Amino acid sequence: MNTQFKKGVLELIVLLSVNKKNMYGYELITEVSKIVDVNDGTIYPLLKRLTNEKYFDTYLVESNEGPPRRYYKLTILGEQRMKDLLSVWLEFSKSVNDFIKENTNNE
Amino acid sequence: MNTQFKKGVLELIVLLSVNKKNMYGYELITEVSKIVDVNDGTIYPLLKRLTNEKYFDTYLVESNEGPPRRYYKLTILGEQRMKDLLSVWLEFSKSVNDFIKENTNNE
DNA sequence: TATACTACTTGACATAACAAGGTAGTTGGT
DNA sequence: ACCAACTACCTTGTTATGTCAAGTAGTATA
Repeated sequence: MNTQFKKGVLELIVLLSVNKKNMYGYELITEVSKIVDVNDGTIYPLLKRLTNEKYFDTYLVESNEGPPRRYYKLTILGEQRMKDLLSVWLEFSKSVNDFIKENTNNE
Repeated sequence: MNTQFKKGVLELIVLLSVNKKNMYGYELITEVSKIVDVNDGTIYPLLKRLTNEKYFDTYLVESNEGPPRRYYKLTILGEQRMKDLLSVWLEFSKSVNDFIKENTNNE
């Protein structure tokens, strides 16, 4: 796994996950880990940043398995951010993959 | 264009380009710019790093349109690096794009 | 008591891209 | 002769994001 490739993409994955369903941090970490390796020390600061940037609202829910869970919910702004990031990613990865196709003689 | 998405990918694009054909810096910049926006202040340090890491050999060629051009040529090590990075990228972008498909109701 | 689940913070670190600046050779216009 | 534009190369400081390791703390269950 290449750390550099994740730059920016983790934000997109987190936004998409929370868009599908409100989630709490720990849940998100297991979710994101299915796609790419991540450290919890990466996700929590990211959630904080995204909340500061008004992409998330948060609320607490009591848990009977530990301390209360902080759920994240997309704001309108967050939805917009998600859509923007998504289209930029789609275009970017397509250009790169098209370039790869043109520049490799599939061996 | 999102700067973060480029992290690590520029290296792959540069390796693939030079693999196809030996190139000099300025040429590479126009080549890479066709796919993604780049700054020349990004490419030159990248070429230097890749040369230090033994992925490139270099040689100078006189030009009648300006100062001598420094050409870059892939080493065996560089070819290996290219293949490795390529397969990591392909796998990475596929996981992300699969995840996107599963998490968006194509609107 | 110990373990697992859950939530979060801090600080030192690595990496790569960007912006802005500099140097220098060649060509063509005035 | 001079200057602009284009070619070509390169460096420096700044910024963004992710990593790693360590620590705090609460609840439930075996």
